[in-house]
Amino acid sequence: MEHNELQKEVTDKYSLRGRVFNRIREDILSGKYKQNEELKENTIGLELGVSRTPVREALRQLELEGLVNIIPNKGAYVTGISEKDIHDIYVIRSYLEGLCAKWACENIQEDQLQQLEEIVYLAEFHSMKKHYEQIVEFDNKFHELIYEASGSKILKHVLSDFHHYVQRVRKITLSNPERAEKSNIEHQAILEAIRSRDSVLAETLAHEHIIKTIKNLNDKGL
Amino acid sequence: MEHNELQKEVTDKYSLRGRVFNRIREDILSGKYKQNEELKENTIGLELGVSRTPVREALRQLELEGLVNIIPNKGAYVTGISEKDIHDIYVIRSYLEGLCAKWACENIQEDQLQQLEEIVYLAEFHSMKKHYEQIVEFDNKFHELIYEASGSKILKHVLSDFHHYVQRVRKITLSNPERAEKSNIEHQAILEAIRSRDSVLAETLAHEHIIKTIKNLNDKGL
DNA sequence: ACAAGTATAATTGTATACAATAAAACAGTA
DNA sequence: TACTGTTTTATTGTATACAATTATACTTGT
Repeated sequence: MEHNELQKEVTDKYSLRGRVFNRIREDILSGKYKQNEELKENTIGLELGVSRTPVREALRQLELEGLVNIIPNKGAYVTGISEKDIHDIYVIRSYLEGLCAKWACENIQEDQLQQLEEIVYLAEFHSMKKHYEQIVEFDNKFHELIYEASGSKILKHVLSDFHHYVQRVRKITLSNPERAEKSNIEHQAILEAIRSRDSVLAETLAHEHIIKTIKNLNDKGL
Repeated sequence: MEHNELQKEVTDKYSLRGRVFNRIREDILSGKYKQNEELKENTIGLELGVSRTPVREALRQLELEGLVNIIPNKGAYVTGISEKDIHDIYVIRSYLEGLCAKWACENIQEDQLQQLEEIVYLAEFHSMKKHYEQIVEFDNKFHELIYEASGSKILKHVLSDFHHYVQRVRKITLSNPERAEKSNIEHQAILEAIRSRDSVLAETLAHEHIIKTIKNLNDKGL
């Protein structure tokens, strides 16, 4: 699938630097590294069996992602994500996903519509079967495909970033069977709105889709 | 002023890496490096009298900023900004600046309000005197301060990024005397809305402020 | 025992060396 | 000439060495 290049875009998967980057990010997001923990280049390098160089580069990139805070000549410290940050991201996303759906109405291609349909269909299947891994995966695909269909490199970029950022939380959300089911119904509705090029409706639905996700998060005390 | 740390946040100003980073970014944004131009680590290093290491790190960071595209084992290429990208950024900002103003209503501190007032007042002065450098500077300060006042690290981060990104274009916009004047009047109105904690009005005004900027850009054929 | 100052160690910043990969130049063949 | 395979060169990727800076440990004097 074309849009999977988005994953790669973040950073090269096969270079040492890329692997270190993804690893450290995963470890921060999964909570292995705690807030304010110092990330020493040497230690991480030894742990992963690489030299300091790729570790350094990875840390510098993570700084730009906002996951670590680098104090010159001192070190790299885990910034972490507060609950408020997560909430903020969802609110921001609620606006931007709306805009994205609107733009998608104007730019989406026929084959992309078909891909979306396929995704919704398969997601429905996995939702019934409670295949949680796949549910998250197809949720990813749905959103990333709409980012792509917006025809805006910039919007795609910023939304993808946020999407990754809250990956961890999304796994929790979608492990709620009712929410997964409802989410998919909402996807379907968004798809239909885009297909019929109803940009006002598409924007509203996409916006509300995220708002509902926030509500779901709040209910779970997140 | 407190909020000036935002500038620093991007990357360390005094390390070689930081200086190289800022330099290359400036050169891309100013158009010295053209679209798709290859940025060779050695060449740049020689030019700036530093080794490849800081150059590499700077390039990797610029990749995350979206200004260069790094193809593994090949090189770093200038991404540049298309006119569509600029337009997209302004549209995105129109939403997020609205949200930001809304949040600022709920979180702004008294001293921040006073700083804003000061900024608007001085901007008015420079606007009359046609001090274009300062006009841009105070426009920056106004927006960055509201980002800060939103109380959202995330929103501040993303808006600051965009703000930097379109720096070059903003200089053009604000060199139009009428626009600079109107812009400042709009700032004043936004400030008043925030002061009276009218979040609906603040959001609308901030949103429209950016929309008007877009219109001004379009009129100038950008 | 405590504080200040100094030496020591640990860590980051930068430069350089070497390895791996990709691009270019070149030669030979049809 | 056009094409293909090989050699050479250029460039990036990674590791290591050294310099600069910061943190830690250890005196020494009171």
